[in-house]
Amino acid sequence: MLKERNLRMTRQRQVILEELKATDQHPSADDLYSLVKRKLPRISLATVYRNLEILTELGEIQTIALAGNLKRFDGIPHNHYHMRCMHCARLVDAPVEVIDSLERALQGKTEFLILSHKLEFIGICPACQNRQASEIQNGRSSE
Amino acid sequence: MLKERNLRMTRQRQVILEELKATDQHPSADDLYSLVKRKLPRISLATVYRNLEILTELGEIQTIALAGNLKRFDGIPHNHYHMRCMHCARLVDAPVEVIDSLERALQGKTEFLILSHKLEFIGICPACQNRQASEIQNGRSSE
DNA sequence: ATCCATGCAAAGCCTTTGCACCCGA
DNA sequence: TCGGGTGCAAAGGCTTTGCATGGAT
Repeated sequence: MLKERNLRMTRQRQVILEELKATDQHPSADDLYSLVKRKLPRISLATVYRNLEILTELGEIQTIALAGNLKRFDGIPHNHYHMRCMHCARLVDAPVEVIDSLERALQGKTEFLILSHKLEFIGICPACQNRQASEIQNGRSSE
Repeated sequence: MLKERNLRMTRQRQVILEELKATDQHPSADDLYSLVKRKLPRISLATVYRNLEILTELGEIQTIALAGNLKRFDGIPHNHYHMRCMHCARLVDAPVEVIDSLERALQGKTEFLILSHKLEFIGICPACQNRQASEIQNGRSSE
């Protein structure tokens, strides 16, 4: 897989991939930089970015660029859906299967050739729900 | 609507809103800056950004920040889906209704309180399909 | 008259790139 | 050895912010 493209498995590339596969936290490039730096203190952020791009091209990982500003990265390379907390921006996998029939709904209705789709649910995570609830209890209407 | 929030309807705000409502092209902030500048040559890009944010908060428009890098803006404030061309990044409205049942699929499966969802189809627009076809005809396998 | 909004420029944030050195195959 | 990969720093693209002035109500 690396060979075909004349790519090498460097220590940096390996650790980045391992860290990303080992978490379900969908870290940003900078988060990952911090994680990897614990094992490779001299790695640079540019290397993290370069490898995230290459690994995405190889299909080893997935780059997520939905509603948030920062890109997030996902060690699971196949399509799946996410849920994002509108308060704290936490991103987690959605516990539902991918619905291929969504793409069929467009058949015959568009000249576009549809190849895939991305679905993101927006809501409030458990922690932020609790925070809201206790704030209301304490008389603070919001904030 | 503006009054409640102590906001004023300036000429800039008005023209930005009009231009965005008048197009279905989902312009970026910079696209919109060019459009608006034809009517208000002295407007600044910062004003465009500030107003796009305010108009989004007011629910007059919609900010789209899915798979692409740049944000795009949409004069239609209610939820609807988009199709994005993976080659030229063109963004168009998808000719399907919003499927509320998608959110129900998560009921009982997550602690998240789901409030909305965003769905984006990825594919190849008619123009890029034609371009690809004629390139193959001309012997160029790609690019 | 008040104070929100603007224009301008500078700063910010995330990401990419140029370059010389390094190291995996 | 060879050419892809790295670290560093600088540049880049998009967006936000500080500040003095302008203008809507």
